Amino acid sequence: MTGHRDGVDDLAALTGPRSNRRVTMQQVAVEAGVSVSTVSKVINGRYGISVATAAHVSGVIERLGYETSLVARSLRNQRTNVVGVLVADFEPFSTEVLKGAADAIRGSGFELVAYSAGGRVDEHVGWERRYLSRLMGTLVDGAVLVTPTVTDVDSDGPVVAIDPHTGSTTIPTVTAHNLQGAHAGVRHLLDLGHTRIAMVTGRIDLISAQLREQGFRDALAEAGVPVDESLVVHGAFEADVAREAAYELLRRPDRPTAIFAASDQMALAVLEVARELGIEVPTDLSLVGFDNIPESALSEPPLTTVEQPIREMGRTAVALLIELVEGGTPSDLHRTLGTDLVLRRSTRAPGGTPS
Amino acid sequence: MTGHRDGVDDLAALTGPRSNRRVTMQQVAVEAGVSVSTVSKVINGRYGISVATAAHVSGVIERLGYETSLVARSLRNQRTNVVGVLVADFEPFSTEVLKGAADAIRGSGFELVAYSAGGRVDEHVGWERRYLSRLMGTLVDGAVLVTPTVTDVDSDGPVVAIDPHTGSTTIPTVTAHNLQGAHAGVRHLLDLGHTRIAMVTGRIDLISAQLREQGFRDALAEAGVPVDESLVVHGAFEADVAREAAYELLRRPDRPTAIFAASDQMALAVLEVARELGIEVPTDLSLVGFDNIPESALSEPPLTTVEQPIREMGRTAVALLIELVEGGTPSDLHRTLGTDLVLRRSTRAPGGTPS
DNA sequence: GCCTGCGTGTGACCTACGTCATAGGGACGG
DNA sequence: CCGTCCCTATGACGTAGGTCACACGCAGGC
Repeated sequence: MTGHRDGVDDLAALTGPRSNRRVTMQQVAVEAGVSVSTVSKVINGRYGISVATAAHVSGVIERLGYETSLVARSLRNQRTNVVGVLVADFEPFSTEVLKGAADAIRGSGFELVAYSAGGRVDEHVGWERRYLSRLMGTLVDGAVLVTPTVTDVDSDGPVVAIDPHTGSTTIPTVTAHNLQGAHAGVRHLLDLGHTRIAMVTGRIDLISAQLREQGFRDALAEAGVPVDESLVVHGAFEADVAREAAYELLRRPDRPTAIFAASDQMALAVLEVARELGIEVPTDLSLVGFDNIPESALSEPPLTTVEQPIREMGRTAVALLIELVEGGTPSDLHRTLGTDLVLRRSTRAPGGTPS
Repeated sequence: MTGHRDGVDDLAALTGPRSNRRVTMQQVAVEAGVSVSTVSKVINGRYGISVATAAHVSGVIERLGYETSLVARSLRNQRTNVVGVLVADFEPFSTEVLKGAADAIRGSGFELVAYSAGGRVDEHVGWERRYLSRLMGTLVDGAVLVTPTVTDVDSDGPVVAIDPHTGSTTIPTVTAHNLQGAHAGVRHLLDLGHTRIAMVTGRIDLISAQLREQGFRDALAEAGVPVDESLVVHGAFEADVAREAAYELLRRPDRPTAIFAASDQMALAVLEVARELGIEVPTDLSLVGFDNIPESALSEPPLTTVEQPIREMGRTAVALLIELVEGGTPSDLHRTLGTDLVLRRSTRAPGGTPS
């Protein structure tokens, strides 16, 4: 006598006009002749359901092709089980991060979504903030930031920044070991016998750029080579600026025999300029970049560069983020990953063609 | 009686201990001294609110930093106002599509999220289906598919496929004009004076590959040049296979003076093989690709190729999708975008070095 | 031997999550 | 006394999970 009185009405309503609607838990319950709560418990594997009922309900779920509504679940749980990666734009770096993030998300019980600011970052400085406050706690449980300019973010939820170039260290971060990487790259040039080594630096306000420059200076100091300040030029992490810098360096009568660029993008710009000026790489000029973006393997000659484990950084960031979302208190909130020197064909001992 | 339904407690709970929770409409209402419905109406600009109250409520919203919960709204509206782009992996092609999609989403009132299958497409053929049924109607209102193998998708919601290589034409699509593009590429070679033109074709089961081959044949026919079937070889859209094909073509005594490859990736493979065999491009062999992927600008020599407006395709797909989500009935469900011949340095009139 | 009392296992009932639309009510002016 | 504005009350969207009712088995009292 208990439950089934009004079942007929319900059924009518459910199978009624709006037939192509999404299957709901309600419908499963009716079809299986149990209550909604029971279905819920079966789905979530809660205690208190007999094996028989569980099997039966599962069967109906399967048959009806029911999928739980993530929206409703989110509303109920205050948890979406989705984490976001926020990128300034889909360029090679962030793309690689995304791949790593996709690796890490698998089997974690979370979904991954990517948001892009669409390259219009400069228009509004606080774009990350606005994005975050809209998304966080409503569409995602946490976010990984892959943006050139991380201003402080006091968000509603966990946030992890990748290669957060600015100094704000209040939020968890994942970075490559910029200092050590630059050191290794310059050390390689020193080992080849170069002493007149120039550097094209990145954006001075970014910590990563500062560290790469520091690595350059450290390596020279260690080798007892004094730094010629006129050989340290500003490249701003931008191809155009780097081109200017390259012209300046390479047109000097006493031009350097080697150049270390703080990013591959800038190194490739230098390479172009060298070609324009008829300077052969590596015969007349050795060149080392930083990042190991895909393009650097395809240039002529292929670029020797310091590899950032970008994909691994993506993985690490997502892993860290999930830990935070789940309420864990990770021991290290700032993770630094090692770099690798990738030797290709843009470097050689100096003195190939005495100019 | 169960004792939990007294409003006083509720109010206390709201202003109570859990203070760092997300601001809700309820709280705004209390703070502004109005009802929840009023707040809702103000937010959605509904009729029936005096200017004064509207302003007041807006002020409170601003002050409290309230953001509407997209989750709750979605549950209520059966609409998430989010569209997804489903990619097999984040490679150059899909990345470019994503950029276009990001362009198109701006100002549309929708959010864009990207999902990646993480490159593990081959493991399960039906992955798109499963993804779609999970997402559609629960996280997104519609999806753009950027996948090599679109099997039929009978999804719960609108779906647009980009460059759907297979023949299933039941779902809306956005493609480049493969026929015309290939025609232009081959025509370019004919104009230069080539007559022994070979082609490396793509995967024969894919419509795009078929059309590119057809364009090749049409161009030759139009010029009155008979097709030497032994010069049409299978490349499968894969570098390895294309290499084999290139060897076969280029080791013949009567090798062609020009090759048209159905993709840049394959063209670059041909280029490598030519270099290995000591055949100079473009002096001894002209080469035309298809796609204009970033790498093709960096090869030595840079590749002349037929450019697909990938970004534009992304834009178009999202625009079409949104139209569908909003219930519109677009006139053309299949949109074809023009291609552009990008002239670089891999082509030249034949007869450079008489072999 | 029957009934009562208790424990345990099972599933139903009920409410809340935050938003929004519909219907309903009160005040004020004409 | 009626109409026009403004605003409020109510309840659904689909899910989750706490609380509660009920059935059944068993043991011991009468």
